[in-house]
Amino acid sequence: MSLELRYPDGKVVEHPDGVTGLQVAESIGPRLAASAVAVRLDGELRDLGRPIDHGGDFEVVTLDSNEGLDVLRHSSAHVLAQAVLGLYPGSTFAIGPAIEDGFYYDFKVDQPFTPEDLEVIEGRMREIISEDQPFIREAMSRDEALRLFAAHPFKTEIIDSVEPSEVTPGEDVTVYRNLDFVDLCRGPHLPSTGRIPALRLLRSSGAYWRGDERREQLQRIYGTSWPSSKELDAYLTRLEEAEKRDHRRLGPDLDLFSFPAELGSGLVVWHPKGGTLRKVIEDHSRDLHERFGFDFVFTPHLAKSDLWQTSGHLDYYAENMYPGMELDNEQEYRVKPMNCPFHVLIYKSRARSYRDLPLRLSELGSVYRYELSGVVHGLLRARGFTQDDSHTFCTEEQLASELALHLDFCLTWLRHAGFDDFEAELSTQPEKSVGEQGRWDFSQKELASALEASGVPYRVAEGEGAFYGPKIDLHVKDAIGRRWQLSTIQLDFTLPERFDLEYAARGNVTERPYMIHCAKAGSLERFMGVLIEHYAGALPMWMSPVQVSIIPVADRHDEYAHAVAARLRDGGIRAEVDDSGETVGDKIRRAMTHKHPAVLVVGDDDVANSTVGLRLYGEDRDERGVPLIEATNRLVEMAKTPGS
RNA sequence: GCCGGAGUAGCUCAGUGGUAGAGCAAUUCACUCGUAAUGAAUAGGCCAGGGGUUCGACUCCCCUCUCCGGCUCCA
Repeated sequence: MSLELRYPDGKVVEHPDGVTGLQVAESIGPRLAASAVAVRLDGELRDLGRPIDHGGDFEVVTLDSNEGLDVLRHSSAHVLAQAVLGLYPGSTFAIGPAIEDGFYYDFKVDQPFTPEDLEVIEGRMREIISEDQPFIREAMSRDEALRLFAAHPFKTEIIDSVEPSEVTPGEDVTVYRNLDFVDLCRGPHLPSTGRIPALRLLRSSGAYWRGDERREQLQRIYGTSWPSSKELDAYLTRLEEAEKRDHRRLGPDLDLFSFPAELGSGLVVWHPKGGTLRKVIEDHSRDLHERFGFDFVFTPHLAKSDLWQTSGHLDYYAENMYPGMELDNEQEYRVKPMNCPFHVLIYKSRARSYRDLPLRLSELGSVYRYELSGVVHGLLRARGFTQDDSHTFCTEEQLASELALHLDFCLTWLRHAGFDDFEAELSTQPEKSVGEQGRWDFSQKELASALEASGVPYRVAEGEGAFYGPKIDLHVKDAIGRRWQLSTIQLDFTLPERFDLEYAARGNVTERPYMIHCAKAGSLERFMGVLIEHYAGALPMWMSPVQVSIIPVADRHDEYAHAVAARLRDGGIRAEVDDSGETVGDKIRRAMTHKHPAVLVVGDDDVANSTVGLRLYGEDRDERGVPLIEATNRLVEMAKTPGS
């Protein structure tokens, strides 16, 4: 008996029946066999050592691929569970999948793990790896599996949910054994534990069983494993790099903002430097809003509870709102978590006709949301923040062009901020939703065409829209490859109904407008947090709080230094003189650690010749004797706002 | 909110029941200097806050606040 395997290059090769994946890989090439972790046969991932029982499309999966890494990490998770169950008698285990860059396993143990525990567990894992225990696959019936895992309730809960196999009776589930350890698992796995080249446990934390906060909280251990110790080290270095650009560290270092404990969690104050950054961002936001045809409105920070009742926020969003303020003989007031109802009321302030539309209302609106204490995270998740919020009201005929305009606006905004790698997500109607079906269908079609026309790659998140409307989220990739969701364009079918918004269409027919929520930056705080991390604090010159710092060599040059600063300020440059009296080297160092984009050093020669010494951030050299006029012109050019 | 960890000078951190420490930053003085740290001196503390145990608490216990890592949440 023989079977035919078709390789990825199209070649068809005959192999004897019962040959293993590893043997096939060896026949293709020893290097391939060495890095092989599994094979794919007709789309199904299988263990290397498992005999091949039918012909078909065949591919060797290696550690170079994401699938290969998953196999490695999943096998690492088994070793983790094996170590923990061995070290902690009476403990039980739940699930342990591969995740991005690593793996985890959830356990129920008497005591939460300490960092010292993790060291011991990792040590035991290394022993298991050096013992090179083979992973052995075994198929069995549900009943057998239930008996095998009788002592492990989380496992039996999973087995209970498995449908009995009709194709291969008696083989409902598979388990993998290595030595005395056995885990319920679909596989595939590495041939043996010795094929885990590099591994590290990272941390432990609490995690709910099945992600449900009403259910038992388990102890999760996170780890990472890689094809080589070099790659493990590179990964750990990457984590350190990410830590270095953490905006919560850079913000105070660069004197941009702080979170005084006296204010409460998630409430930020902007210092002068951060205030300048924020002003620049706000100015640019207003400028672009104006250019894209938006009108400006201003609304208060609180409103009577009735408003939030009408808008539906008290029904659907109350747990994220600060509690009401009671006053004698007055209705309760609530601080706003969103700006929409206010803008809706501006729409409603008079009768509208189709001639008023589209009506684009925008506001840098500060909102307050009661985020759970455990989720507050610097500027990225605060309790008080300002949205560059807008609400556009338009007719059905205008929807397509409005969506195109909003998308263009968001992309322009993000490009100006220095992002050029975008990915969009189109979230469609969820199971539970409100609003006319016709509006859903029409809007989703128009959102998709707007995306198509923009050329931005996108994926459809089926059923992940809000209950009140579909949306587009724009994600950017930052300098170290992390994705951030920033802009959002969101249809709303519920607020126009709740507030009974209307306009007189041609022929004096009453129609309900379409409503588009849009935030280009999202929240300004979060946006600035992302910018700080993206640029690692070295902001582009146009947004840098200090654009040029001027360093007199000795204090007899102070006067000239201030004259240079005045000259630059005339050109619109934010310039600062460091006349602290320190040495030149020290002042240069300070300017660099504060990430000032440009430094001008002025000494005797410069005073005599009206020149400056120019040094730019990130460049290790300096340029001497640049005529002041030339330097000014160059700096003014470099500091120009994008799009200006 | 839940599980765990942490909070000592502006910052980074030592300090395991017996008088509170270092480096950087700050201030003062000297130095007047050409591209990433000149030197010396000085000052700086309710050891997050409150309660308890103890002859005695930064240290042990309880509560609160804040932060960190996750989970959950983000209509």
